[in-house]
Amino acid sequence: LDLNCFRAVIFYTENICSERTILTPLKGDVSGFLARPKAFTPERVHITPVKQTDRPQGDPWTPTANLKMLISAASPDIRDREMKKSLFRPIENEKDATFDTCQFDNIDDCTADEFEKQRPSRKLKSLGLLCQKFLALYPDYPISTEKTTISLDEVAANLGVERRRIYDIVNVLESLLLVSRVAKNQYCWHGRHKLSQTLETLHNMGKRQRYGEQMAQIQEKELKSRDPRKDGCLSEPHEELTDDLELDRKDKSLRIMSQKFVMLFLVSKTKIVTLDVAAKILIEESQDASDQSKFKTKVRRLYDIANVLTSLGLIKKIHVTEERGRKPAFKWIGPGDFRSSSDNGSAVFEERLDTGPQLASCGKQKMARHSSFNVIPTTTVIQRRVNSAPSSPHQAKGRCELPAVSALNYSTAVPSFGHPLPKTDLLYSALYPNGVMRCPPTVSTGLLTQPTDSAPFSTQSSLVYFSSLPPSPIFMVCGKGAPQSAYPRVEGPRSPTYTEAEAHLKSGVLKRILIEEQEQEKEQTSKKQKIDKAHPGLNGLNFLVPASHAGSGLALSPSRLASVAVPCVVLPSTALSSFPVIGGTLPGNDTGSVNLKISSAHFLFGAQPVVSSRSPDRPACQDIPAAYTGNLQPEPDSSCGADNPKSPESMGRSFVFPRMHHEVS
DNA sequence: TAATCCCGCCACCTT
DNA sequence: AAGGTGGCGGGATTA
Repeated sequence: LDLNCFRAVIFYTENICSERTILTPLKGDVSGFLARPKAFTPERVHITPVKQTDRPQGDPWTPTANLKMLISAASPDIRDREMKKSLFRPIENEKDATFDTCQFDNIDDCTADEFEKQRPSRKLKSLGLLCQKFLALYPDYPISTEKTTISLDEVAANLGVERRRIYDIVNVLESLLLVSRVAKNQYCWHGRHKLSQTLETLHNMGKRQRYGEQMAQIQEKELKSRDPRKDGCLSEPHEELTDDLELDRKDKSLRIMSQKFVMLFLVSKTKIVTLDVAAKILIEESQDASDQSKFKTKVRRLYDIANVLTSLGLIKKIHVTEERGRKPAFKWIGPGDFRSSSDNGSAVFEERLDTGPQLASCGKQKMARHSSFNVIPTTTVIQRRVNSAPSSPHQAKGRCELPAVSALNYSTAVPSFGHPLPKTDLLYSALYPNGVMRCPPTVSTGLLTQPTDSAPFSTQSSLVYFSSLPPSPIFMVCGKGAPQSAYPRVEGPRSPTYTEAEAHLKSGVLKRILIEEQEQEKEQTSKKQKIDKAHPGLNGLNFLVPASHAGSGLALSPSRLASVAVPCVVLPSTALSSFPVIGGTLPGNDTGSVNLKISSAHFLFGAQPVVSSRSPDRPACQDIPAAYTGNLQPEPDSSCGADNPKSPESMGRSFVFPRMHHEVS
């Protein structure tokens, strides 16, 4: 926080001092932090020789010089936005800075001519180093309310590289949910808050794929037939897998490759993976093996990925000695001893505190949740899509490209806050049939936010609030009153996102998972029906709206809400008076309030603990001392239902909530 | 010579 | 059509 403040001050200072700096945004301009514009103008022998145009002359090289450039390059609104977020900051990677400085000092000592041939070391331009610089721009554990947007253009200019290179980095980071794409040219930085859960999920997925066995087989084969690349890349031992996976060419994506690569490490006993083994496995999955060039290409990509992972401190380069000599390999040095998983996939979460202070105690709840965690999410998204009726344009088509990525959105809840879930209250049983938390993530993902963007945060919060507050009241329950609504899901808008996710799902890794998920889905539906019968008062209860972190994750827009026909709102209970209900600022509304237009809303809110000793199977409505239950609309039930989408104008009342930030109401 | 991987072309996708 | 993405592999650099 302090650092951010500091940065903000710097930014401000620079901003007010740079009125003269009127620069044109230059594509590929390399006057980044590392360059010294003054000394090397057009020739700039250092840095990637991208096609660049002129660089403004005479700007003294200061740590913030390029900040000025970026500021002026940015459009006003971007500028404002970024100002708030303190995105622009100089690279602070000491090691790199030193390194680079040395380089440039050397340059200083030479004439430009001399140095012209002497191109900068390749290392200076390596993806790994670039990635380090990239990572240095953002905090590992950002404050969740502080949503940092990454502009690819800006960061590329910042780092003095072509955007193409940034894609390489971002794609891998995205595969681990460190970032997510929110819009064209725009990513959102999440940091490592969820890295552990992400890895855990990947671990489980890797187990499902039997990557461990595959690796063993390949290694075994290598021992027998000296040439690892020759003997059937279409190995027969994996038939069940291939059958199961319905291999699709989509596997080529760097993101998916990255995830799979990580899986290999996680399931490996030695935590060591050689590139050729990895490449082999990945090729096998795409069924186009036995092709030397394919192999080569695969390995190349793996190098790219490995570089990023190395920069992340997740793996390191090592060498393994085999009969045939030394062989390069990578060893996992990141968090995650996720072993102890049982066969059914429910793993004991053995995570330590190495993923951040929030991840204190997770305990059994997490286990309970975990078993489905790596199974459900993807399908949840898909299912929702299938079920969803609303179809308003989904503004930001945040791509939820990776099944795993979608899945991982679920990972945030408990661990980040470390409070066990109440197992026995009504909502628990309602929302988490089978003891599995499923609803909130879906809700926030599909309803209030962009799927891949803020979902993790909002998801997080809903669960947290629900489970952690000692006298944990139901602070916000929204319902549709529509019996047909997906339970306990909210009807999200159809979005290309889901289509993509679905496509990816079907395309390979998660097919089996999908099937399992669907089965669970049915199971849940029937459970839901039972609950609905027993508790008509809660019929139609769809979701729990996240209350905390609202400022960070929720992007509530009236039109969006309207488009999905959000029918109700739940007010905070007294006990929660100091917590935000729904925070965040509406686009274009910076007044500090959130407007929710409500129509025909079933709602319910309470001020008493909802945790009871009931079993989830016997949910008790009376355990929720709702302060009020009813319908916001004058004509009760007149327009409840998913089939009753309303325009914002026709929506009923408008509630204005005081803006509340993270902790302050 | 093998290992690495920069670099940017270019096809495909989005806007 | 223009711009955004990212697969891909030639060939240069390093080990």
